[in-house]
Amino acid sequence: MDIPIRYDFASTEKRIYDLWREKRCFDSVYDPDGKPRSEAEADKPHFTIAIPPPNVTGRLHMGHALNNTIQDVLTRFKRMDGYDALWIPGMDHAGISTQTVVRKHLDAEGIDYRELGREKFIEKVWEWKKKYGDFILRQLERLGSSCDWRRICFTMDEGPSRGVRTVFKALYDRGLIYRGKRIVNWCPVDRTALSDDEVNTKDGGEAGHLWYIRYPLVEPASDVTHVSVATTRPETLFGDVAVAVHPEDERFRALVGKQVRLPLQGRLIPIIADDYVDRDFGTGCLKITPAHDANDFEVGQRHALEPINVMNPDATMNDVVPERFRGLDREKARDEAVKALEEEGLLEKIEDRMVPIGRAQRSGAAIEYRLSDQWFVRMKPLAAKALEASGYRLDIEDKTWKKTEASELFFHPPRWEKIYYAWLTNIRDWTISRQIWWGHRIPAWYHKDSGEILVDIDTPEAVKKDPDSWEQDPDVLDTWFSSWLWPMTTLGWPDKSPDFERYYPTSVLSTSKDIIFFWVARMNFAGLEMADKLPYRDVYIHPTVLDDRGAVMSKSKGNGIDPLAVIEGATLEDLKGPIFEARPANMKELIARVEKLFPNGFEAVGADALRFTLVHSCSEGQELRLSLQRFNEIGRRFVTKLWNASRYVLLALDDVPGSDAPDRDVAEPTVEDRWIASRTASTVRQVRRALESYDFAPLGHTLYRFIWNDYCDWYLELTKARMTGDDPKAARRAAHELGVTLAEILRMLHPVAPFITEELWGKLLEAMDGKDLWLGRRPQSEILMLEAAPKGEREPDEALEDAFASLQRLVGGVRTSRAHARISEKVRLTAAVKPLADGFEELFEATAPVLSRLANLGSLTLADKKPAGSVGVFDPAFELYVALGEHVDIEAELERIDKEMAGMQKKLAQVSRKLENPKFLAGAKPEVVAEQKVKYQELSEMLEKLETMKKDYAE
RNA sequence: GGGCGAUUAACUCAGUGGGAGAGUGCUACCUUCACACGGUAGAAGUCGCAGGUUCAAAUCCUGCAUCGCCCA
Repeated sequence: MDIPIRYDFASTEKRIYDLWREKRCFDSVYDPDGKPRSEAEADKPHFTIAIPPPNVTGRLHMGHALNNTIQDVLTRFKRMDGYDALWIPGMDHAGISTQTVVRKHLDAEGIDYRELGREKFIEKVWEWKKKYGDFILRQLERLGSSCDWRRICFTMDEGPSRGVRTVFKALYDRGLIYRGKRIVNWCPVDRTALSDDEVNTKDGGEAGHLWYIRYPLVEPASDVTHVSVATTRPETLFGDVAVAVHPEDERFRALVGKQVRLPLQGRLIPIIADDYVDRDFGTGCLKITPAHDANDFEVGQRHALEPINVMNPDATMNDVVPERFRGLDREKARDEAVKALEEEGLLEKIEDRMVPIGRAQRSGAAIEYRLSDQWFVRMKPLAAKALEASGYRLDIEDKTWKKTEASELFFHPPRWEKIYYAWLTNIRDWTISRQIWWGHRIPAWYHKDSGEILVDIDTPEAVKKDPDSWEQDPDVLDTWFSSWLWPMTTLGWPDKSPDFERYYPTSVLSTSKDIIFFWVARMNFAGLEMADKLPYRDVYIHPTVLDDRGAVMSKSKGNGIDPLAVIEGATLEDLKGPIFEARPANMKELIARVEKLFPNGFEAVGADALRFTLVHSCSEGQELRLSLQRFNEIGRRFVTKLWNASRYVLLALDDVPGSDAPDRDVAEPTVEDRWIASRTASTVRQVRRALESYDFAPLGHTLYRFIWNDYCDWYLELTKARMTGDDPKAARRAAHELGVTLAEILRMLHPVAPFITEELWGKLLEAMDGKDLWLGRRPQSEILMLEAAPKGEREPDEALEDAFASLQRLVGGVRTSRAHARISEKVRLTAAVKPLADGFEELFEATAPVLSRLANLGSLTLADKKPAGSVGVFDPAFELYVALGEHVDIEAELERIDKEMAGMQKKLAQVSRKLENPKFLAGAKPEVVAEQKVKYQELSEMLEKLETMKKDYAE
């Protein structure tokens, strides 16, 4: 067998991915026309995942790598486990984000996108989409994603676009979509409305001020000449329509109904009473600015006060304000207004204060509240359906939702359901119109004269007949208005497609906690409303990827790790790139760190190492800390170990007598053969359990331990004697067991590390076939990806595993004694064993030769008592005597024994305390009491033996 | 203000009621024939703090502290 000493993942991964593609391994059983590729497979249950579509804004980051690895692990496992597995790939047009990125790009070229015009601009965005979409596809392929590429989908494709219009029309007809003049969150940078979920407020607020402003009474009384209003936003006073006080506030009761003169502008406004006012805030008098504050808007409506908008869409002051302030940015206008108030003696005082400031998630700009015509989705009825699907029922008496029945939806980990529930029960209507160009145009047409509104899936006949009188809404829909249909539109909905009939609802959604509201909840709404079914049963929420210091990885911090840098390697310059781009405050420090840690850049580790590291680190917590080193420490080491061990097995198989040998029989399995078979069976069960419960870190740990510790450290070593010995039957038995165990390893590991396992699979089949070593256990498939997963139907032999552990301790005992005496591993020693545990002698006799080899012993025999000149190792199952002769350092040995005895005495004391406690004997489970008694026995015996040995030395 | 999570060895993290674990790092020895991206052995922890429940608490409950995230 020709097998390189180093695994060349770069070329292997490419070749293997092409092989899979060529053999159509990614395709689901049913093609999009609804025909199964074979009758034999037609009855397979389906397992379907719709990929959370990455934004075409940019390339995939480590969070995507994690999420897609998880989806691929699940998909590959289910495919191997007999399911018709379908993982649908796709991308999201990401309205505002993409428009912003492209706009900035044009800005840099000196092109004003508004001058370019809508159509030309959209063309530019499509160019961008092509470029980055292709980049993302390449990244997904490099990860090893087993997506069904025939079904690749983009949210702006014709099908999904028709889906968007279909839902819009349906919800409009059902009264669940309406248009209205409301206060919305307004991003002055992108000049569009935003939904509440796209606005973030920093915990504790941001540093600001509270200005106290005097509003003079039109008819001053002798004791009262003005009211004082406290505000964080003095520049909006031009839009004030009233001053409000609390109706029960004695201080101001007499003033209600009177008028004040609006500072800087002179307009007269009334003092009104409204219980929205918080008496303890500021002065207890509140300026009411309905066009610039959502709460004020409601107050204004209650008092029939017409809102006055004082700003342009870019948050500069409009012509409503006095000339001095017109055209000023709101920040400048604020400074100017404060200055002017001061000049007029109307500014009472200024207090420093932390102010809650909403910021647009995308642009980071402080949100303005703007009164405008927008489209909304009425969310309460939709949320009610989702709550019901989760087993909640509305309690008529106290009007709260209570969980009374089993849910049809399962979050993993389950705690996320609470977050989901909290959002559903505090839901507000969803602003879906966006004043941008990139996205799905709202399918509503307005009559220019009558104002009549027509909503339809396609251009209405009336509009076609008389196009000059009609105008389509210029706005587009929120990106999530198409994403919420994703599990449906990817399967061909709104058509009654074969895909939709077969694969909807999908099986699992794997996503990040950040979009439980944005996306998960809304997909549930759309699924229930339009298809009467939740779009999936399980929702897996993966941890958030953080850098090694615990900060969220982000472009603006320059602390992200590029998955491709891990897979394909990166130069020092590559690694510095993102930091220079971000220019964070601690840039120098970060650069110095990278230079110190990676003076020669980062050496590529390949996709399998990336994937294995991610899975191995993906525990149930909310966070997953990563550093470049982690990929070396975990993934790269593991992949290399697997390669080397497999390489050894494959090369060793070459030397085994084949089926054409004169004596082609096979010896019976030995103790160690039965042991590794049992360990394999245990591992298969643990692996399946971990996958079924979305416990990815335990999955990684189980595989790591089994492959590294059981298979490589012990089993390979244990079989070497037979493999190099002169008994062909024994060699063929060992070779068989090595091969079938490796095959099981490859099957179990394949979903996590698909490339290297596929590569080794081909070589293993060749080697085992060549020597006719499968003995009836030959795999079914030449391609590992299509092989059946281990089912876990074989029972582990726990008694054997326990007994075998005592043999491992025996070998360890020799090695430790040797190390204590500072005797080189090359020196062959003599040892003897006195069996204690039941069945140990038998086990020992069967394995003594292989154990001798592991411990490098010239002789390992049975003995009744400790021979002179030997050190004793005491174990519940045996006594071991290692002959060390003059090598024993008696002083050191006595010291060591004392230390060991001290530890044992401490434990013995703990056990005694329990056994002497009548409450323990009465209260604890019988098996626990028995266990403690055994422990007591063992400890006291070993202490006695150590004491005796000490005396021996003393003599 | 409400909620969620974290706090265990130098670092990163497992461990949900009965003898404190892994990987990395560290120390010593070893280029023996799959692997120095390795092997063998070893040192290393009042399990954040304070109460409580229990025969028994890293594990369950309460409070506090620190850090992170979400919602208002």
